[in-house]
Parts: sequence; C-alpha cells; structure tokens
Amino acid sequence: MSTRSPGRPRSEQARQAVLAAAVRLIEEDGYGSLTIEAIALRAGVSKQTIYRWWSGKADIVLDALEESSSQTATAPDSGSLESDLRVFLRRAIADMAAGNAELLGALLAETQLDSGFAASFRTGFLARRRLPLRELLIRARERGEVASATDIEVLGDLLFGALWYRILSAHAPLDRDFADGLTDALLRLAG
Amino acid sequence: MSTRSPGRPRSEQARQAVLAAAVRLIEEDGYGSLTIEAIALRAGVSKQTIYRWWSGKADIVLDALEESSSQTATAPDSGSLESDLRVFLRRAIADMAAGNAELLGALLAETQLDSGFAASFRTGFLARRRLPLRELLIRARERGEVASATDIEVLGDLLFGALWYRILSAHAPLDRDFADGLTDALLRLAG
Amino acid sequence: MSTRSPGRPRSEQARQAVLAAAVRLIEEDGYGSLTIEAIALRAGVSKQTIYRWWSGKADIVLDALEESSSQTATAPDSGSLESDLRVFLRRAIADMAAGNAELLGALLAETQLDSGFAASFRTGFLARRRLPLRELLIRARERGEVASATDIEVLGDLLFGALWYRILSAHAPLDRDFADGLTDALLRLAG
Amino acid sequence: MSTRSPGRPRSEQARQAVLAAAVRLIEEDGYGSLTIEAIALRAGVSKQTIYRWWSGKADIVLDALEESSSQTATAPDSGSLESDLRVFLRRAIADMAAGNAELLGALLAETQLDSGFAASFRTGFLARRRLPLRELLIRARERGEVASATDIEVLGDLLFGALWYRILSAHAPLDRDFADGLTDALLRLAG
DNA sequence: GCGTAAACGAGACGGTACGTCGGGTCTTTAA
DNA sequence: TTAAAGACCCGACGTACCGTCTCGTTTACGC
Repeated sequence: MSTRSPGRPRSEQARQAVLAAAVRLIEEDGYGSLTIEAIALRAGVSKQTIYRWWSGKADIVLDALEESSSQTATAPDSGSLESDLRVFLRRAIADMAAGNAELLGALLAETQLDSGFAASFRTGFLARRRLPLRELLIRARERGEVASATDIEVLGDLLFGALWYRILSAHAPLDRDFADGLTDALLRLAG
Repeated sequence: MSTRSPGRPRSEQARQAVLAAAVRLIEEDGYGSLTIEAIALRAGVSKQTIYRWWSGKADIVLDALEESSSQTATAPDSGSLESDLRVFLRRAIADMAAGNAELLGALLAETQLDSGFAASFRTGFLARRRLPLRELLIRARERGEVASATDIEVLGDLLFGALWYRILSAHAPLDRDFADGLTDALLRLAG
Repeated sequence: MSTRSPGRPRSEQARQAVLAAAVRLIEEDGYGSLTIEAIALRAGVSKQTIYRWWSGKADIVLDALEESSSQTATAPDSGSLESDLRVFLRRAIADMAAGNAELLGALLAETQLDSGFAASFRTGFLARRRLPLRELLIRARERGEVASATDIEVLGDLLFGALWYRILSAHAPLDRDFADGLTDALLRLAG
Repeated sequence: MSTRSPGRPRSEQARQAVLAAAVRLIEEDGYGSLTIEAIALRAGVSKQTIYRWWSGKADIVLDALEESSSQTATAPDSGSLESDLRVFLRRAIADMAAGNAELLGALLAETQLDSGFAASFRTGFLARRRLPLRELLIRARERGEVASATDIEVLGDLLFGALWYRILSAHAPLDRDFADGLTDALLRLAG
C-alpha cells in the first residue's frame, strides 16, 4: 500500500523548532514582545512555513502547551472526595507551575485581544480542564459526600478562579500548600 | 494668591474626548484592535497630545476606569459580617458589570503583555481593591465572626479569583445572584 | 547553470513607479513639498519598499536623473577645440533643459541640507560631469589650441558655474544660444 | 515729539539673540537640521516671538546676512575697468568667504524648496548684488574699455556663476587668488 | 499712578511626515 | 508539495517640528 501523498513531507524538525523557539522567546521577553518574525528567525524557519501550519501566535502557544501538558484530562476516582480533590488539585497546580504559567498567561491575554480565539479557548481549553472536576464532584454527590444543595458551578468558579488569579496577580506562589489550602476550602463548601 | 503656572493650560475637553473615544472603540472592536491613532482620530485630538499625558493604551484605559468607577474604596462597617460582605460584593460586582467588564479585560490582557504595567497594576489597582475586604474581615475576626485559623488571604484569592474568572471565561453573568452566592460561600468558609 | 539567488526578486515595476512618481510630484509641487509618503502613495508602493532601496528623497532623484540623463559621459573628439566645445555644451544644456532642471535644483538644495549627500554628490555627480570637459581641453592644449598658461580648472568653474547659476536664478533660459555664447567666451579665454 | 505707539516695544535683545542663535546652529549642524524650535530654545525666546517678526527660517537667515554683510551695494568707480573689477570681486569674495558661505548656501537651498521665496530672492538679493557689476561695466563701455559687442549679461552669469559654483561644489577655496583669476578672465572677455 | 496695549516667556494644541517594525502574502530556487 | 529566502503592500508605532493658541507677566505710553 503505502500511498503517502506526493511531494515533500512536512518537516517534524521544523515543527519542534517553532514550538521550542516560541516558548523560549516568551520566557525571555514575555508574550507581549513575541513576534512571528522572531520565532521564524530563532527556529531557522521561514515565515511561510509558520503560516502554513498555524494561524497565529496564540495557536503556536496553544500547540506548545498541549505538547508539554501532561494528562489532567482524566479525573481521579479513589472513592473518597477528599483524596480525589487533593490529587486533582495537586496535579493541576503542578501542571501550571512547571514552566507553563507564562504560556497560560499568554493565552489569557489573547482571550481579551481576539474574540474569535476567546470563544474557542473557552469552550475548548477552559471547559475541558473543568470537566474532570465536575465529574469528580458529581460522583461524590451520588455517594452523599456533597450536599445536594451545593452549586457545583460556583465551586468550579471559586477553584479555577483562584488558580488563574494567582497567575494574574502573581502575589503568591502556585505550590502544594496552596493546592491543599484550596482542597480544604472546597471540602468545607461542598459539605 | 493662586498664581497658576504660565503657558496654555491642559485641555480638559481633550482629556475627556480621549477617554470617551477609547471606551467606545473598545466596545466596538475590542481592546486587541485598539490603536492610539484611532483614538486620536475619534477624539479629534493629535497623537502628541495623547503621548503627552498617557504612556500608552493601558494607561488610558486605567484612567477611564478610575473615572467611571464609583467608590469601592471604603469598606462597609455595619457590625455584621454577613451584611458587610453582601454590600461589598454587590457593590464590587455592580461596578464590574456596568460597562467596565471590557475595560477590566483589557487591563487583564495588558498585564500579560507588559511586565512593567503588570507590576504597577498588581500593587496599585488589584491591591487597592483587595484592601477593603481585608479590613472588613479583620474587624469581623475581632468580633469573633471569623475563626482565627482562617487564612484571610486565601479567602481573598477565592473571592477575587471567582470575579476575574467570570470576566475571563464569560460563561455566566456577573449579577446579584452571583454576588449573593459568593457571600454565602465566603460566610461558610470564614466561620 | 544560471542559479539566481532564492527569494522573490526585486520588482522592476515598483522601481520605475517610484522614480516616475517622484519626478511627477516634483513637477507638480516642487522638491520642497515632496514627501516619501506621497511618493509611496502615488507609486502604489509601500514606504518600506522605498526605504529598502533608497536612502532618502535625494537618492531617488539622483536615480531618476541617471535614468533619464543621456550620455554626457564621453567627450567629443573631432580634432577641433571649437567643435568639441560646442558639441559638449549643446549636449550638456540639452540634458539639463529637458525636464531635468527641476531635478538638478532639487539635488542642489539637498547639497546644502545634507553634508553627507553633499560630499558624495560633489565627488560623484559633479566631478563626473566635469571630467569630459577637462579631457577635451587637455587634448586641445596638446594640439596648441589652448595657451599653456590657461588655468583649466578656472575655465571649468566659469562654465559650470554659469550653467548652475541659470538654474538657480532662472533669469534667462537654458537654450542653444546660451550654449553658443558660452562656447565663444570659452574659446576666447582658452586662446 | 516722540509719540511712539503704545504697548511694550520690540525687544532688540531678543532680535539679536534669534539671529545669533540661527547662525550658530547653522554652523554647528547645517541648515538642513535647523529648526525654529531649536532657535527659540538657544536664543531663550518663545516661538511666538519668532513668528511675530519673521516668516520662517529663510527669512531669519536673510536678516542675519543683511546684518553681517558689509556694503557690496555700491560699485567702485576709479576710472579703470581693471581696478574697478578687481576691487569689486575682492570685496564680493571677502564678503562671501567670511562666515557667510554657509548662510548663502542655506538661501540657495531655500530657493529650490520654496518657490515664493525663490522669486523674491532672485529679484531682490541676487539682482541687487548684480547691479553694481552692471553699472561698472556700462561705465567702462562708455570709456571704450569694453567692446560694444560684448554681452554684459553673459559676463554676469559667468562671474556670479563661478562664485556660487564654488560655494556649491566646495572643491576649491574662495580666496583672493580666485578673485584675481576671475578678474583676469573677465578683462579678457570684455575686451 | 493707573489703565490700556503690545510684546514677552511658557507651553499645550491639532497636524503632517518621519523612519521603523511587524503583519500576512507572494514569488522565486532548491530539496 | 514543502521548505528557506526574501521582496511586497499595508497599518501602526512613537517622535520631531510645524504654525497656532492661550495663559500669566512685563514694559511701555497716554490719560
């Protein structure tokens, strides 16, 4: 069989170089001064190659993030709300803290700059990360660990809000203590 | 007496026109496509006049916000935590909701684009808005309405995080119900 | 074979459009009100393209002039001083008179405005046009048609001075009569 | 008597300061980078004061020139063409050479930039300086020292052309030797 | 001396053009 | 067909000066 399409195949090397260049440039100067031209130069790639595969800076950052982000996609299911919550939050914070806080901030900015991107980011990125928490809480409610009157959505707002707020305000670190503090608060609110 | 400095005085009319133009342009096309030139054109003002008084787009937005923002500066002091919290939150949300959510989003974006602005925004704008809540909670703790073990800073993160998160994710409205939901949650955590 | 360098080649069409636009704008409003932006607009070309290939307005005018200027570069060599001088002067004046007087005036102005340009203009443009006259006179001296005591450089000053002075003062036309009058004067001085 | 008009009289000090500042700035950076604002700053004078009395940069330079220029206005009349010519030329060149070559160059440039100024400059400045030579030559013709066939205007073009050309091309100095060389040439052409 | 009046410094104003940067597209040669 | 190279049009940047304006202040004259 084989039958790959004809012509020169896409260069995986170029793809990696672009993502790596973007990440490094953001670390150096911040997302605000990131330019496609600088990425192309640093990656040793032509601008055209970038525009062939990505729609803009935000798209590259998104791609880089999916690449480095480990799986927060599946909710833990230990049978205990406290354990599930603690694991979920530690994992989420570890994920953000690594070197990704800068990248998340970049996407946060883009959300306010490009309403098209904002829409897809909200229904895609944000909602996807919120889903496991929701599942976890629903299972806990079925076990009776969460009061039926509790508004699960407000819980989500409080939790993710606190996470993003730390990225935004940077007034305190995103560490394990913060994860556990949030876990305690959530348990209290859920009861 | 009096003796003002010589030279033509600053035009208050130009100042107002710039702020108004910026706000209207953001409402029309979003902060991402806001340009100094467009502001100048719309306001019937020269670019130089803008650069004479403001350092950039973010500075203008900040100024516009202070102008329209009513006083959230002073904490209510009714003697009851619940009442204070409710008043404070309703006021804060009313302030954000008006037409200011867009402007706040713009500042949020700028925070990620310009680290210099970010610093002054955090220690200025954000911290200033956080202060009344802090005072209010400390008074309540002295009255015994807040458990001494409660971490007041985490409470702040949760509350303001939730507010900003709604602006960011726009998945639900910033209304009085949300204010009251947050009040209930906070009371529960404080106790 | 062949192997030209990669990348999009320079647009000859853009180049011509720029030169033509500059010439027409000078004819319309004079060099004083010529702007790079107007040239770009009229030529349907971006400013960047202009700055990529020319260093400024004067450089463009110089280029346009070389383009339109026929060859005054080679000295006539008929064996007779009178004939050589007459041909040289008629040619030089025809060259200036065409539509180039405006352009020459522009370069004249630039000489006084930009000392860097002045230097290259003197050693390049001016000196190059002076050379054929010098050769022609030296040949004539060898034939005994020019007195050995005659200062060839002063002759050059007188001749080119008169030409430029007419451009500058515009009090009388640059025509064939003037060319012949100068020829007669020069012959008299040379003898 | 007296009866001057009421109101504060014009400050002679300000006038001198402006002219001096303009001259010094031209010497330092050339006419091309001369600005009204720089003159005002250097002279310790407000822009308004400059615009009240002069119409622009060229007008100031013209004023400064008339100030420093000694009287070339009257033709010498010794009874001998050679003597008259020599005196006239030495005087003219001394006048130009002093520190005025820069200023003359500036006016030369302005001529090409502003057609309104050009007209008044030609009929005023240039023609006025040409007049004494014309008178001197006419007197000599009446004495029989100039051939009646000689075209006095072409003589003027050659002489003033050579002077201006040295300013323009700066390839040789404006000194007494040059004045005497021109005198000899003119005598030869006149005979 | 006191009011009128012009000139003065300071400096903000609406503009125009500057020269640069980056965006996204297009056109070439090479793999 | 993809890639690197690099020229293209376009729009905005932040700056420099333009010539005008509006202030508070100063300096003359005529009443």
